Amino acid sequence: MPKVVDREEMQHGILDAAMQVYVKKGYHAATIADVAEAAGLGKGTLYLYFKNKEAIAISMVERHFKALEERFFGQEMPETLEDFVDGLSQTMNIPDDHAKFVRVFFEVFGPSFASDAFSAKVASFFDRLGDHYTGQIKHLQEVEQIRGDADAKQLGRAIAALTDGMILHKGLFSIPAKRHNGMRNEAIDMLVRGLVSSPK
Amino acid sequence: MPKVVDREEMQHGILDAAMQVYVKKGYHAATIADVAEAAGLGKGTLYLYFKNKEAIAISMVERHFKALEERFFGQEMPETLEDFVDGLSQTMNIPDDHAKFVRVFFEVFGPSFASDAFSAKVASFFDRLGDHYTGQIKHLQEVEQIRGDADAKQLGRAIAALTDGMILHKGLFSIPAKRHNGMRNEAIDMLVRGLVSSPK
DNA sequence: ATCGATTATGACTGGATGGTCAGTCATGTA
DNA sequence: TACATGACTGACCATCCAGTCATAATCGAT
Repeated sequence: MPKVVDREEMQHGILDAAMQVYVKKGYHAATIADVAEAAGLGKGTLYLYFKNKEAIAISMVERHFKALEERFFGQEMPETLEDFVDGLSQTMNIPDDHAKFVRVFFEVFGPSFASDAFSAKVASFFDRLGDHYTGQIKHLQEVEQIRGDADAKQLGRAIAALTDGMILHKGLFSIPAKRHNGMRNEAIDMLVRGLVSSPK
Repeated sequence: MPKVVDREEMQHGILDAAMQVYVKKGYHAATIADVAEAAGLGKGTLYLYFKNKEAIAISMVERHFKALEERFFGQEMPETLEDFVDGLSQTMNIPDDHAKFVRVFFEVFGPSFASDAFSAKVASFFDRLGDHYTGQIKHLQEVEQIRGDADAKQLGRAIAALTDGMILHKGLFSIPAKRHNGMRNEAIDMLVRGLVSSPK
């Protein structure tokens, strides 16, 4: 019987290579030849594993969001405010390779590329992120760790936006770790006070 | 003497047309011919007003950031917490055309396009936004409108990130106005509580 | 060894597009 | 009316690149 390869592994390897190339040159500027070279493969070979250039980008984003999914939603329900804060802090503190990807992601998410379906998928991710925080907040309200008069739904979304803003700033402007930590601590401190303080 | 035109006005018109085209098709996908058609000009004419395709995008972003500059930094120093909140609220509530531009901007800000100089310029804008809030916070601390133990520098940056997150979510996911208002109010309410509450 | 199915390859092609430029047009002056 | 000058144009060109395909290498079963 013939030669046999692990398709999935091959695809992973290609995505890894593509990632490197895209971070450096950008998705639109990078050519298939660039990616093939980085992957140590012939140009034609890529087409055995991906239908076309677009499919590479889509798979890449999907893989990335799967990782984010685990990072963001994998956490268990916080029982205390402190747990909640830890989770937030961890979420905001994205690893460098994720940070590097931010710019590439946005390039791909631009109107030149993103189909409606793709956009909807991404939007839904952030919706779910909001829901995630909403769930946590509701729970914390139930166990009386935070004030009960907050609109959990909206607050969850606002926290998602805050988290996002922090992550994006880090990714887009390669803010030094030290400064980013400072921002993060101050943001979280402010948030915590906002969550516990009694009504005005 | 020959026909005479107002170069600046012409450039503005071209940028307006380009904006429309880019919002719809994206910068990378749009062709010079598209922009020329939208501007009601011949392809060659564009090159009388802009050196090349890149120059159009750069001018466009510069014009946009000039407008942002006024929107963001034009506000006067808040004397009360309420003034501060009003300013913030106004800043977060970007007009629709600015929101539409967000995606285009990010496409252009991707590694395919953005030179180091361009990136630095954008990064500096957001630095200044942080400084802007820092200045306001320091002032509010002086007039004892908010608690004095916050690290104004980091808090300013955090608020810039929060503001950004809210704006980006609105721009990227075309969040309905109603929901966005809800998020905004809740975010600001949380922020205010965080700014006044006594230390833990 | 041999063979055949699968996997790998890179020269090639068709299409697209940024940019040019030789020629035309429009305007105001003499 | 003739002329001078800048504004405008779009056919054309050179380049680039995604995707194809004829050919070759590779492996495993016999």
